[in-house]
Amino acid sequence: MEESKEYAWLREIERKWQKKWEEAKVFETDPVENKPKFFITFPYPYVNGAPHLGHTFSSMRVDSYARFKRLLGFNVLFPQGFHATGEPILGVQERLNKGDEIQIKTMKLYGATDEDIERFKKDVKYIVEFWINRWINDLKLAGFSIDWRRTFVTAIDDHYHRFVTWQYKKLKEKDYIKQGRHPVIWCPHCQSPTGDHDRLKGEGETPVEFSIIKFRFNDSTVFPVATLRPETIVGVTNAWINPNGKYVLAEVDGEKWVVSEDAIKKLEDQLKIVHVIKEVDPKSLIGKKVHVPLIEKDVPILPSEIVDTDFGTGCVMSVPGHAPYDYIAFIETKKDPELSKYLEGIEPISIIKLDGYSDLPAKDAIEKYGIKSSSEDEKLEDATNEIYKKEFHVGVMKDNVLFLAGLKVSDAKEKVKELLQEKKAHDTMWETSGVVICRCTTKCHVKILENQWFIDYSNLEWKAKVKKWMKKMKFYPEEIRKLFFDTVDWLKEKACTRKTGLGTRFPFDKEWIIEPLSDSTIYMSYYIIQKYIAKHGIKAEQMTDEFFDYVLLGKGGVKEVVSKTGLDESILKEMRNEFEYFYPVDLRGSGKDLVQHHLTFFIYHHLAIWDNEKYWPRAIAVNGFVNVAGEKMSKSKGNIIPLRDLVTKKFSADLVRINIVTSAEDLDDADWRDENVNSFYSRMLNIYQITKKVAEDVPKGEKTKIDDVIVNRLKKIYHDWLEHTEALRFRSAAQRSFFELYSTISRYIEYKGGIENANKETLKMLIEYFAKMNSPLIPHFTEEIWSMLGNKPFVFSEPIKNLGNVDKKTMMLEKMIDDLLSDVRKLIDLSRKNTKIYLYAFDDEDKKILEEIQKYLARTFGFKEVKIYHKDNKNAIDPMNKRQKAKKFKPAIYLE
RNA sequence: GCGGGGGUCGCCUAGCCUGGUCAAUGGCGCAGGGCUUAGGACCCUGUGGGGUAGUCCCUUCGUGGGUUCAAAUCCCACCCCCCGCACCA
Repeated sequence: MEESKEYAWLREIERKWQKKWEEAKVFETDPVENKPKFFITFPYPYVNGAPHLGHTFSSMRVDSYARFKRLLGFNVLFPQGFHATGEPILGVQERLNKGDEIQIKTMKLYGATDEDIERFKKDVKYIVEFWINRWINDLKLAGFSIDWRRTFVTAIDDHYHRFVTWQYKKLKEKDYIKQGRHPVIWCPHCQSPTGDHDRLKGEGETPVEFSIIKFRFNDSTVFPVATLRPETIVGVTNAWINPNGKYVLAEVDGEKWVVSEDAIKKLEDQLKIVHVIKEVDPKSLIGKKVHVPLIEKDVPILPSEIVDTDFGTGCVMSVPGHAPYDYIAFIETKKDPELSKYLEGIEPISIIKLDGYSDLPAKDAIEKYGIKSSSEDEKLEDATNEIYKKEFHVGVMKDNVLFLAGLKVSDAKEKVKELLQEKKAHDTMWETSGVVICRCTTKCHVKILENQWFIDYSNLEWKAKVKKWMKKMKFYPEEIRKLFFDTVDWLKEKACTRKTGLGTRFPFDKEWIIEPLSDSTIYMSYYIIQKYIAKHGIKAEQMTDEFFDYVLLGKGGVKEVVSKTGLDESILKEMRNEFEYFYPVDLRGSGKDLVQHHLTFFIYHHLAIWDNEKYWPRAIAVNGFVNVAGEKMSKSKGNIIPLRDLVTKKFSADLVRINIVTSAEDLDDADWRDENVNSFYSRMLNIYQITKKVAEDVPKGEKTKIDDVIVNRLKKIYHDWLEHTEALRFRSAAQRSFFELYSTISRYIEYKGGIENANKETLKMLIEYFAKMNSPLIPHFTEEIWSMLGNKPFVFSEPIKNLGNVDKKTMMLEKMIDDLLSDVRKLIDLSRKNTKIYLYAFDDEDKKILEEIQKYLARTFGFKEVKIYHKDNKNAIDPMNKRQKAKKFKPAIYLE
């Protein structure tokens, strides 16, 4: 990336202030008695790369808010840890070892050298440490106000393992940990669940439970048909098998089943006991009859290519009236000279009434989509989808089946399952909702994991408690609150362990590792502890359960903990006090993608571990994603920009901060555009110049009424800024504190007729407020101008002063000037006269302020003469008799 | 399918909850003008159409209806876009 000379001076300023902050340790926050605290956090990032624009938006919002709270006088704690739990780091290593070009390129983009990459291949810890160092460095360069004494990493740290272990023991005590079965999408080659990110194909596909209906041969051997639509059993005309597939006879849970060979391993993975007895030639099944339960009739088995042996059992029931696939296969069979005999006298059966369709919706769909053959897979899929959805939602069972007559299809489905179960003719099987291919190119199927461990988020008491608390919490923006409630509503048991990846061993079953989302719910409390681990070299072994009980819960006597851990009593007490001081978390901010899991778990777990609401989270702020020039960020588009390059080469920290943070608010996605940087930069440059002049004592003017008007405007800006920033609406806030204040300063100087005629005190005040209000977004630059004006560092050291209320009357004076200017402009345009202007003021007050902008008017519009009269002045020049039209705040105008 | 968020004057965006002060905020872009010093990045003006010595009229806020003296804002229907749906950071 090219280094820009233009912004070099800003970068210099930034390095300077970063150094001063660090030397003064201003962001190292400890308890201060009687000073209100604010504990703010950003979810720790996963460290398999360096920070880029995507991370930047959320985290800079959090940093800006931390700085804002400091400005209001809070003792702000903003710590930052890092996350290494889970699979991706191992995945990176594996790909590097395989020589994956894209992975190598990504690592290099972020600044890893060939040497580093060689070490990555061998040393996981090095990968983690390398990227953590990089993160810390980059965040410092971007001006983050973080207390770095408290940083830590998960998964590879024994201290943290202890913490997680303790937490899980607590959860288990409270009965929030359960064990059970769970279907997952499984790669038979990798022997592990295949998550969305590990898929070559099939992102978003999930396990779906199918019904198996047990049709039977004479000898009661089962012909198990798999279906999502058991209710259509009443419209069965025949069954299908694939004549070219491999089928077997097998013993399944003690019964004899005929199924496709492909189905065997799935059934096994779904906890069925399966023994294959022998192969079965599918052709030998053709024409054989099977008995259909419930409707108690025999139907023939027929061959068709529509059957996929690798889907379900490879045995399908045929409902030509309501399933497009079946309909087309049915027609083809009827036309087949060899096979048609089996369907003699058999026609599609109409069983569901569907408005807007004939008796046979499947037939309608076939015609609508112009399907000519059973090989037109894509069209058949669409047709099936259409019919399935419509029938499910609005279809009603017809009267020809007594036990279902009049039922909605969705109800009939449940009813049929029940009835089949009574007859022991029902079973279930899981399939993927669509084809899923693992990264290793193996096709995946559904496996039911046994002895899986869960966090029981479905626990009703827990849910109710969470919801009750969420009513009291603050959410930014408010709209997101609903999503949190919905999330709690649909949360079920969540699998909290995995067999692979980095992480903490599950304390009750060491074969399992606690998965990443589950080890990250209450770690904000760990920031308190980490400071002491770093400072006093506390060993992992000393961090016993009693230790955590005491420090975090205030349980147990300190003497007892001293004897168990060997730690100093004073240190323990200090930790406990510090926890008491800083907890709860006052604000947690992140992207909206985390709402449905992490942020909700964060609430759940705090309520589970701490009994007192005193320690429960107070507020959550959520924001959108980041686009670059209107496009989604992605590796393939090559628009992932490392933060460091933007900050140290292309622009500067402040420019990046203000440009990204103000680019969107609420739930909107941010859009990074290079060209917008300039609208900030040009104004900063000018403020800098003005500040220099003020520092050099250039302004010599008196304070006049205009000064009041301008300061009154500042008050308005201040109040708006405060309100918007408080709610993390940085865009709206900056519109006031940055753009509007800038133009106010600009206007002030214009009215005064140049900077030397401005009043120094007013100008200084305007710039100081500019510095304070914008310091959350552009901390370095504002620090610079703040100190240029002779103020002591730092800009946030002294709380910002409330400016008092806006004066309505003064406001009207301002409006009067604005209106006057626009009226004059209009009149000049219309009359084409701009030699002389005569203004007739309503009263002395109006007259006075008009006199103040007299020169400004002459300069701006090029008048040779500007006369201002009181409206009652009988000697006034007034050829058009305008002066009687003057109103309060609305002088009359005459042009020549 | 379930759930959430949206569609505003070239682009991005404010307004909508609490109807009128809304031809509708700010930025970007574009056009015109200014500058003996805040100086190449600044300032001002314009940016739906029309009219007039100033606060006027017409047509606009996804589409189609409705409520109302009055709707970008409230109600109904429809169309379209984005996001999440879990063992994954």
